[in-house]
Amino acid sequence: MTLRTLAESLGLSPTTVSRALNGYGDVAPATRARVQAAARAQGYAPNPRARSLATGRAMAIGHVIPATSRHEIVNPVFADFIAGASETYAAAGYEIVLSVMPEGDEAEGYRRLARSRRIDGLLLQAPRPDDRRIALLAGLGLPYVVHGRASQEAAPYGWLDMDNRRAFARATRHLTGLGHRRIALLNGPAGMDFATRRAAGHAAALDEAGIALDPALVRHEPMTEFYGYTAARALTGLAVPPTAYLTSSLLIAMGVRRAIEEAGLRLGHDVSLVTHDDGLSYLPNGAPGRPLFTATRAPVREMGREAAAMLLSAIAEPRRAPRTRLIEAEWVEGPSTGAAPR
Amino acid sequence: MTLRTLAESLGLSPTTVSRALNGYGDVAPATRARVQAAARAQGYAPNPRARSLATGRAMAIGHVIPATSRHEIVNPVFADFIAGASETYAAAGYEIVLSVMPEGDEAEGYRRLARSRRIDGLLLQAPRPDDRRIALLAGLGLPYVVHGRASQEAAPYGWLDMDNRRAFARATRHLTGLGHRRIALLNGPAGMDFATRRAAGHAAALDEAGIALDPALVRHEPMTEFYGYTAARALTGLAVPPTAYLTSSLLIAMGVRRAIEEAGLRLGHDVSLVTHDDGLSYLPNGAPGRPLFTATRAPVREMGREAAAMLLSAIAEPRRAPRTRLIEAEWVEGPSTGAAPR
DNA sequence: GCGCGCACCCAAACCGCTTTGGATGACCGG
DNA sequence: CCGGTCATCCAAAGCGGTTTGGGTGCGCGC
Repeated sequence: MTLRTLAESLGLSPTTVSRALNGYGDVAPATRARVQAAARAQGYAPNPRARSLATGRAMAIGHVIPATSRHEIVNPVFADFIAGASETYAAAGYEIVLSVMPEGDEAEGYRRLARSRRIDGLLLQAPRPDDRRIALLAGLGLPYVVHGRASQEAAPYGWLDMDNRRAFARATRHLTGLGHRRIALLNGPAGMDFATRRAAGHAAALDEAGIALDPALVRHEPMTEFYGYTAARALTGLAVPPTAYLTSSLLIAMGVRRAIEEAGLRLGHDVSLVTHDDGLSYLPNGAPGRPLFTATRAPVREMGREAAAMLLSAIAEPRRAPRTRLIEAEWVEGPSTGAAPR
Repeated sequence: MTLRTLAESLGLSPTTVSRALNGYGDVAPATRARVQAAARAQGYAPNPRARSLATGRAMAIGHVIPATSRHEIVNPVFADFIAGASETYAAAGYEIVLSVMPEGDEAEGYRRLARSRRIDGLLLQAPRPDDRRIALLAGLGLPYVVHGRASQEAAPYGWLDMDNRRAFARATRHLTGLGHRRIALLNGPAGMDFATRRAAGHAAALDEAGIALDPALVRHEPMTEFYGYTAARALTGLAVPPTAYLTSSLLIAMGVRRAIEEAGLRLGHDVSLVTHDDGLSYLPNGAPGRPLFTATRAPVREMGREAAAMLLSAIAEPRRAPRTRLIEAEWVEGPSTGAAPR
């Protein structure tokens, strides 16, 4: 079933059928109706490959899975972010193409991706502070939006990020306000931009409160429950253990809670905990209206929707200055925080 | 940079350049070398849209994200499965196209997907026992492989699944062997095929041991930590509480452990727990060699690799009978199980 | 009655690649 | 010297759409 066969069955030219289907004005209403009816009846759908060869638009967005070596951790945020983004794409008729970027020659990989014309735009995730992909992409002429930021990148580029620094400063301030002075930070991997910003927010708020930062209380690691558990266990054993914890993910927080309770301490009384919550669908912070942890919250899925919309508009207006969007984290008061013990 | 311009710059015809680049035999070795060098030097990459229009192969595989209404849970297994699959695809030069399937007219959605010729094959996930998508796809002429099975589908189709029934029977048998007679099953959503099979395995092993199944001890819900916690808490409050738990995911298990410990009981002594572990990269069962829970384990990422390979071979040999592959879960002995208290 | 504008429709070129079916010479055996 | 074989190369016809640049016929104003 091609445009040509459809046209023949109607006694029309392919041109007219194409124009009828694509909403051009120079087709008689009656003809258009007839064409649409026939298309539906015969189950005609234009071949997107042919169409995009002709139009030059691929109607697809690339999402890059960063070079996952065989045993590396897949970003758990990925699924919900994509689910959100795809809502936006689907509404606009775009598909998602996932590209796995091989480890070594990233630059060449992105260059190939851009040349291939398989996609109209690119969404980058999990940037590092000195991420070189951004400068690279800027020169490639392929619209893109970054989920997160690369702090050391000076040139303007489009991004959507949560205000990590402010969220963690606020969380820290909340804890110092409750009288806590030894506040541990169990952060994500050191190389990630978001982790850097969270650490900065934490440090700034401590400084504000006149508290010296104890490097022994700050950890950077991939965010698993086990990490939270082992770190909290080790910290609990210190001569002067922390009275409060700040964690970069719910999984870490769950591990901390386990260690705390195992040590016979009560969360929210003996020890306080504030976590960041990405709002992942399969990892809720308790139940709606009944949170388990006091948390800063910025739903990743919604950010996916937003980032996708930004990208689509960047594709529609290529010469606009790149937009940026800073999301404020929501504050969720839960039962895991309380006045510092004395 | 098109094939034509490259050919002109070399004083050759597009035909010859194409054949040189694609490894045909009727090109002089010297010519081929010259063409390859020029292609590299000028950064030529064939336009995949044009290529696939000409060849009829899209060099892309479709993965369908099941109709996520706005707040539904995104399958957490998704990310690791795709990461595994994409390793296989990338090695064979295939891309992944994600399609979000709208809720209502699934049939029409799959039909459109097949007609669109945007993909060469389809990978289906999370089937239900009576999943109608399979019969639908069988008639569509698009190669596909199912991750999981649809128990009520009689016609042959390609699938790769873990032996859910056997794994849960084994886990249950392990517990009855330890003297447990009240074994709760905290399963995934009732509508899922895997959950049905797990429940069947559990029931069969109980029957074997001459234990009557108590329906009050079996729950089906989306697999979150909170579900594990609330369910275990409720069960612990029963007049005759269960002495052992079987859970369908690590998140549920973590919730159960919390409830257990909160009740002042010790896991592995007062109460036993066996969980299934999908081997998700960001949700490890403890550390390597140091598991937290006794578990049945079947790494989803590896299954993604396998399923992708099966699909590629189904695409390569369309008239072969569909292959199936049943994965045996590994048994991991952890500290969460022990003899039943008496 | 004529020229013009308008509403419709279409032929043909094109997007960038693959593939079929030769064409062209060089070389070789008889 | 000639037909046949072999190694190379290429023109042209698709693949299935979109788009440019006209046609054609009709109604209308003057």
